[in-house]
Amino acid sequence: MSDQELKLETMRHSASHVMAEAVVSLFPGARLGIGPATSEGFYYDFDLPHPLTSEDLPAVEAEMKRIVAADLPFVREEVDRAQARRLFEAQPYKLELIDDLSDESLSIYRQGSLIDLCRGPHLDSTGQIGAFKLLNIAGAYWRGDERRPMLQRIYGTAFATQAELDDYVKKLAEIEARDHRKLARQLDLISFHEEAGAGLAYWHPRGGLMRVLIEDYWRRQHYEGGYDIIFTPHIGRAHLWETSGHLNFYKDGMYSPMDIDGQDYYIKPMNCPFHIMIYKTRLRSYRDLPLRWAELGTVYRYERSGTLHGLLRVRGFTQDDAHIFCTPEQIEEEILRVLDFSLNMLRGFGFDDYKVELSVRDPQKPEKYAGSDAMWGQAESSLVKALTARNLAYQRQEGEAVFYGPKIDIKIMDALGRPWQCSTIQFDFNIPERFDLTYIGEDGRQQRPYMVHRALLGSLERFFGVLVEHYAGAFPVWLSPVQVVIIPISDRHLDYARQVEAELRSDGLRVQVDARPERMNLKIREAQLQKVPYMLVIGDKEVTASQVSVRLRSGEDLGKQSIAEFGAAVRAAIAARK
RNA sequence: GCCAGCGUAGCUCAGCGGUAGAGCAGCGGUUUCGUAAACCGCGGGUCGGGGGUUCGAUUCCCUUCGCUGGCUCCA
Repeated sequence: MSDQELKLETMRHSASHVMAEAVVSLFPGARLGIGPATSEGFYYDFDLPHPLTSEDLPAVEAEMKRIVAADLPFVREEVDRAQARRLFEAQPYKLELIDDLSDESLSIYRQGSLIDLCRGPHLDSTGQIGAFKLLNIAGAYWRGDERRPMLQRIYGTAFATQAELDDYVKKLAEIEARDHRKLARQLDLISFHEEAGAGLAYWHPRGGLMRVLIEDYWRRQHYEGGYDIIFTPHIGRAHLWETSGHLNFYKDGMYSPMDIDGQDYYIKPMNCPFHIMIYKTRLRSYRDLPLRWAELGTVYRYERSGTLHGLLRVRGFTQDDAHIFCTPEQIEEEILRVLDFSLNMLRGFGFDDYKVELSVRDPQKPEKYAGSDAMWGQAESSLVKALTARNLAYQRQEGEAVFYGPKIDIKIMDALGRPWQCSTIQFDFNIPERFDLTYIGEDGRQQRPYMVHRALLGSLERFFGVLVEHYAGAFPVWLSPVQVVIIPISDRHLDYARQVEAELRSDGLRVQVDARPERMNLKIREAQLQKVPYMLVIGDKEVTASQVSVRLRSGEDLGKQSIAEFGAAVRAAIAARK
């Protein structure tokens, strides 16, 4: 952490203490949870007799301003456990924290009327807190545990200067303006329906067209990348899910079974067991491997109602799934290949900035994991080698691997610098074992293949939501549902407009003529709001010159061009995936 | 699932005990117009669903569904 970051974090942490003092003075009897700084600001958790609403925030903020203006010093003291227990005797959550700390001497901070158990550091005094603002309130379980009491959390943020705070507030407004839930409605892409069920997305014609474009690109890339594309059913017998283990370790994510001829069938939450079925249709030789099988597989998972969020968290979604079956000797090359393939795919959609995480097992608890030490060792080293070979910075996360294998997660960074988890490349040491997958090796004996599970876009729904937010709805030309809107100034320009339309259509462009008896200004405005990349204004001058006037959605006026010239420019932009 | 808030016309929102309103959109006209909203008129809502309190509920209470912000979890 840089000095500057530490300073900011310290200030935010101090601000959270000031907020605690303000809340305690406004709501006597408040019990304090914890109040740390976060990457964006700070929060404090309270157990209050009174349920907080956003209407309480101005009063808290005003009280905080008073405390800041009073410039109260933050005073650090060291106390022993007994003293600490006495000081916080009315604060059960603090007592629990004290009991969990092993140190004999504990630090406390005082400022004004507040005493808090806290490691620090803090500012010298409340007056050093810069510009701050309370943002929202939310429920939060004590220590993140849903079996513990639900506390009330107030989120806020603070910056050294008012200008920085203003920028941050502006950024929040920008995030809101890009919200895919709002844009998906405005651009007529996607809807959800209360009467039809929560967390289930409906793709409208324009959204559907974009999805087709995404899928077509995806399929082409996969065939070029050495994958085969398969299709599997949506439901499978209980027996399958018992074998795969899903009925043991993933039951909470699965929907109740349906009865078909006296047998339980489950709708699939994952595609892997189905791909396995295909693998097992014949004896596989080492000569057949690697097999790379991809599927746009639609799965359904139970997600708790409170976690649903537009397209980013739904109950039914299509994964761009694939399973790679290979020999241990092939694994390094396969990992490198899938890593390159992923990054290339993401770049195709305009994502050039990534955050990579390598999740490995907890070395202390080898018994928690499926697969042998040797397999984990080889898997991990092949992942590391691939990352190193491509010079990718990554964060190693000890103990974050799933029980069945280590993995690489790639988070794409959007235009606002927010990370989104989409791609994941996971080893699976569990399923091949459970389904007794084999191939005949060079030695003529049965061997166990390695299996790698990977999704690049993650789910089409989430990826689409991320695309909307990344581009704020102004998609690259190749993805824009309507690429060109032709705007005749008056009815007498319609014939020529139709001619331009036909010509551009024959070039494969998605073109529409706005033939309504409306004014040009209105048509421009609406095309602009629909984020159409090109607007062609056609009046007397254009008809006479056999040209078109090109306006971009940026507002830029490119002036007059010939139809051929314009068509070529658009085709070039499409080819460059701009 | 849990805590808090919110569900009023297609959208954005006002009204909050006496039976519903605006702007935009839609529809019908008039206007044929040079780079982000022409003008006039009309229709449109069992005020999310169910139950209760009340002479009377969009307004108060309960319940249910959905949404929002979080917690938890993940593609």
